[in-house]
Amino acid sequence: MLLNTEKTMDKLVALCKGRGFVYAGSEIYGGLANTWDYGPLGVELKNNLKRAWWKKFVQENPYNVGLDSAILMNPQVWAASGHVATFNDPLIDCKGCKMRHRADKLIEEYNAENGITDVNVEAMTSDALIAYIREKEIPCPGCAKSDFTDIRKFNLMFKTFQGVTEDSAAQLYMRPETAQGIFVNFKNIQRTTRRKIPFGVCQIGKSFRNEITPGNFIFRIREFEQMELEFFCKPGEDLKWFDYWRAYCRDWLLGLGMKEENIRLRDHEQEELSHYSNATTDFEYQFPFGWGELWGVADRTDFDLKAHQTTSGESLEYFDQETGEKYIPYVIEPSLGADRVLLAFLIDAYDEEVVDAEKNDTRVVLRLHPALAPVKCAVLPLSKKLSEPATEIYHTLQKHFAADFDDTGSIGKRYRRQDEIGTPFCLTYDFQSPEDGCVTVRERDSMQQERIKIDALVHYLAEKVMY
RNA sequence: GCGGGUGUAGUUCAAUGGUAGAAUUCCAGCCUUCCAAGCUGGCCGCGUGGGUUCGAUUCCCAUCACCCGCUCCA
Repeated sequence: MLLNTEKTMDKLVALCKGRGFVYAGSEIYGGLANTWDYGPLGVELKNNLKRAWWKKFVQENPYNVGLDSAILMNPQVWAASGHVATFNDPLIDCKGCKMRHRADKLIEEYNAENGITDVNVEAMTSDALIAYIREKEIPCPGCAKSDFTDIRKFNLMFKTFQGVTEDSAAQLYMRPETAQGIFVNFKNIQRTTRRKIPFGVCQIGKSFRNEITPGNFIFRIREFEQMELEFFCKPGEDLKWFDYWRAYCRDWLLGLGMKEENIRLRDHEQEELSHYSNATTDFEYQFPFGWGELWGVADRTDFDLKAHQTTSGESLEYFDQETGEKYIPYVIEPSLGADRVLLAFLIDAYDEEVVDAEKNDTRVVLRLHPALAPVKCAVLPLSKKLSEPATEIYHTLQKHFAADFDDTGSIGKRYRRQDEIGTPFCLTYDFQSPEDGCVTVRERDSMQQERIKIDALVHYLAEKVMY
C-alpha cells in the first residue's frame, strides 16, 4: 500500500481528532500551543501501551521492580544531576539577520578559529559572555555583522512555587526526567526489596521540558510521559547489560507489531554524548517527518549516584556480600517517550485499503496490535430487531475487556467505524444466532469469518486480545 | 523567539460590506438478513478582542492557534 507520506501526518491527526484519540488542548479558549489531550480512545490506547511496557519490564523481567516517585523534588536534586547547569542556554539574537545563537558556542567557535586558548567560556557569566562578544566584535555566522541582543537565559526546566508566597526559597522545578526519582530512592529500594546487584527500577510518569521548538503533533511536547528503567549493575559489566537491554527493548517493539523496516538503531558519536553518558544508542522511528528518537538507551556510568552521594553526603555505595567489594553501581538507562511511541504505533498501524478503485472508495484501517487496540471487540447485531440478545453478549464481554456495541446504520458502515479505530474483532449476532447459539466473528486484518459458540466467546477472544 | 503562509459546521469546500450555502459526518425515524445502499427529517460554523462603518464573516490592527523554514534539541 503506497501512502502519500506528506499527508499521512495530516490524515492521522484528523483521525485522532475525529474519533477521539487526541484533541488539541484547551480548544474552546483558542488552544494552548503544543498541548494535547487524550480522548476516550486515546487514553485506552495509552493505558494499554503503558500496561504492555510494565508487563514486559516489571512483571516478566526477573531483575526489575517498579516505582512512582513525586514530580516535585528537592531542588538540590537538579543541582546534583547537572540539570541546573546544563539546562540553561545563554541565547542571543542577531539584530541584523534575526538568527539565534548560543552565546557560549559563538565564542568557542570564534576562539577556535583565532587560536585563542586561554579563555574559559564555561566559567563566564552572561554579562561576561556578551561583553566578550562585543569587545571582540565577534561576527554573526549568518550575516557577518556584530550586533546582538542581550543574553536571555533559556532554562529548559519549568519553575513553580511551593507554599503560599512566591519567594525564591520555595522555588521548585517540575522534573525534566523521571530518572532522578529512581536514583534518590536507590538505597530505599535496594534495602526494602533486598535486591542484589544487578537489579533495575522502572517508572512511568510525566516530565516537563520547556522545549524551544516543540511540534510535530505529540512527538515533541513540553509535558510528556516517560517510561524509564534505571538498571544498576557492577562497573565493568555495564556493556554486557547495555547489549541485553537494547535487545530487550527491540523485542518489545517488535512484539507489539511495530514494523522492523521503520526502526533503526543509531549509536551516538563521542562528541554527541551527554554529560552523563559514555555510550548511547537511540532507537529511531521513521516518522512521516523523518527519523525521530523513540527510545534512548544510555550507559550513564556511576555519574548520577556519585553526584547524589557528593551533593547529599549520603553514601550510595553498594556492598557485595559475596565478594566483599564496595562500589557505586553503574547504570544502564533505557528511556522511552510514551507519547512518541504511541504516535509511532499509530503511524505504523495506519493503513488505507482500496476497496473499489473506480469509485475511489478506500477503507481506513488501524492495524494496531490487539493488545494495544482501545476496543478489543465490537458487538454488531445484524438488525435492530436483534439488539436485545446482542446487548447481553456485549455486557458479558465488557466484564473481561474493552468492548463496544453498535446497532446504527448498515452493518458495513459499522465494520468500517471499527476498522478506523483499530478494533481487532467484530462479531455479528444474526437471525440464525438464537437457534444455533453462535455468532460470526470477523477478524480485522485477515477478514476471516468464523462461527463461534456464544458460550465459548470470552475464552476464544481473551486468548487473542490479551498481551 | 524570527520570517513566510493559513484560520468559514466534526471534515472538505463555497458565497458575501446588509449576520452564510453545499457535500460528507453525526443524530432521529422508515427501510435493510454480513462490509460506506435508499428515503424523510434534524443538530452544528465565520478562532478571539478591538477599530473603521448606519452595518464587518468580508476592510484595518492586535492577539491566539496551526503549517513551512530558521534557531534550539541536556
